[in-house]
Amino acid sequence: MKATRPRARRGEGEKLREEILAAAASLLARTGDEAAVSIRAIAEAVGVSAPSIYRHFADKDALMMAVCEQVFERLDDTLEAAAAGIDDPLEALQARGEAYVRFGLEHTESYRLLFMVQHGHRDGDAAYDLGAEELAGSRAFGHLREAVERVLDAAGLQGADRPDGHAITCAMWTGVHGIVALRISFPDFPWPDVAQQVALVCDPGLRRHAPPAERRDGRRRR
Amino acid sequence: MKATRPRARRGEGEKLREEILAAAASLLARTGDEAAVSIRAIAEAVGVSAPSIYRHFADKDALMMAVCEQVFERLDDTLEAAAAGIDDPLEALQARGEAYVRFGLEHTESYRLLFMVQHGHRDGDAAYDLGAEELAGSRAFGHLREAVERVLDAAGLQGADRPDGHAITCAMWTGVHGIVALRISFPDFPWPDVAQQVALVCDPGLRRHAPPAERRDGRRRR
DNA sequence: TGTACATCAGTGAACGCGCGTTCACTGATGTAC
DNA sequence: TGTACATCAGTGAACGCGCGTTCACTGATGTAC
Repeated sequence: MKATRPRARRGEGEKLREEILAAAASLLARTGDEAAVSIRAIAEAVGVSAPSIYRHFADKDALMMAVCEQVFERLDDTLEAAAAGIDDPLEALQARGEAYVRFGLEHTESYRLLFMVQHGHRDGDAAYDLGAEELAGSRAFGHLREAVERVLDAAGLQGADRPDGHAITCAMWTGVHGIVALRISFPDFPWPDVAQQVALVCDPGLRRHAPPAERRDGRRRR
Repeated sequence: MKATRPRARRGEGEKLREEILAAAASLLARTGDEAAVSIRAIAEAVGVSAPSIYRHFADKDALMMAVCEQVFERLDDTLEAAAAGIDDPLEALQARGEAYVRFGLEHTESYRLLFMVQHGHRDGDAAYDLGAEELAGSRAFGHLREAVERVLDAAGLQGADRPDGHAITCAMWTGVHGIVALRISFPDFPWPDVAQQVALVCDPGLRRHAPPAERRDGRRRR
């Protein structure tokens, strides 16, 4: 492999690590195919020889795991940005839901890598492992949970009336995931309008518990 | 490859085709890993040499496509059996939903193959292709749609009041898919009760349109 | 100010592997005459 | 009733490929004396 990339100065070896992660993400996006993201392909994209990768990542799984973490953080940032500045808790939750779906559809292959491959079944052979506890304890999941709790608070639900926040948070997640995941798997299927589908997921499951109120449509819908 | 399988008699060559499909399905279930289902592994499981596969399938994609079709039909059979004999349309729909989730969790790798890989993006390279039109026109989807329409009928919704059956059918599908798919990807996550999650998906989205009625719990719940 | 040296950031060549697939073949089985 | 022959169901060996990974190395860069 000819070096198309200038060698880093001493002490700046960590730069390559970032370049590798960026190249992996970009390959994922450009090719839309996880299989195309090989050590060799990444090395070539960076302009470096394949063995150089191993200076920064123990093996391929470690690399992919780092890519996952990066994508996951970007997802969280996106959702927080979408909800920022929206006072009404239910509207904020819906904004999160829509941003989630949009993120998935705009970063198909990253989303697939994050949420559509089996994580953590390291049965002997390898698997990049976005573990259950990392996930449940993640900032993104925590933010979603808080958003749900705020909706329950706003609805004045306390004590025995208050539904299980964790269960509702999970329902939200599986709801939007189903919308994204099937669209990714079957892009040509005659799907109905995204926004409408998201509203079905975010809305009634919670609205059911809230006092009947007029729909707040026509704002922040696209 | 030594032949551990007796050669079929003349005119009975089609038998091998069935054995290949069965072996592929069984490998998928036993290993829980799509990558383990290689032409060579299937051939060995059947007790036949690898090139023999090509007598019955044009290439690996054709084989996997046939496996998909087989799984899809079994899924449809399972859902129909689950709903059979239930008179109340909404209960029947819920029974379908629960059976769907159960099927997915019991046949993880088959389910993943069917619904969690990208179908029909044959961009040059290969892809076993459960196409959108096959899916939308499939018996399974048709059955689900009919079940939804029966619920709308029973609720007496006609004319402008009647919501879009296709959209609701899709919502049902994405709803249960989200539940199954995330559990498959993250088996160790602290998920809430399945039945409760399914009820959230099947119930309120439709119940919203129906006249308020007492919950019909306690039957056919597990 | 000069120089020996440790360290650091990489390289080039090669490894073994399992994969899908192709090719020319073999030998049993049924059929036509 | 016997036999030549076409057909059918397979086989064995080999192909080229790209993969992840390892190994011994190289040569620039900073540092200690």
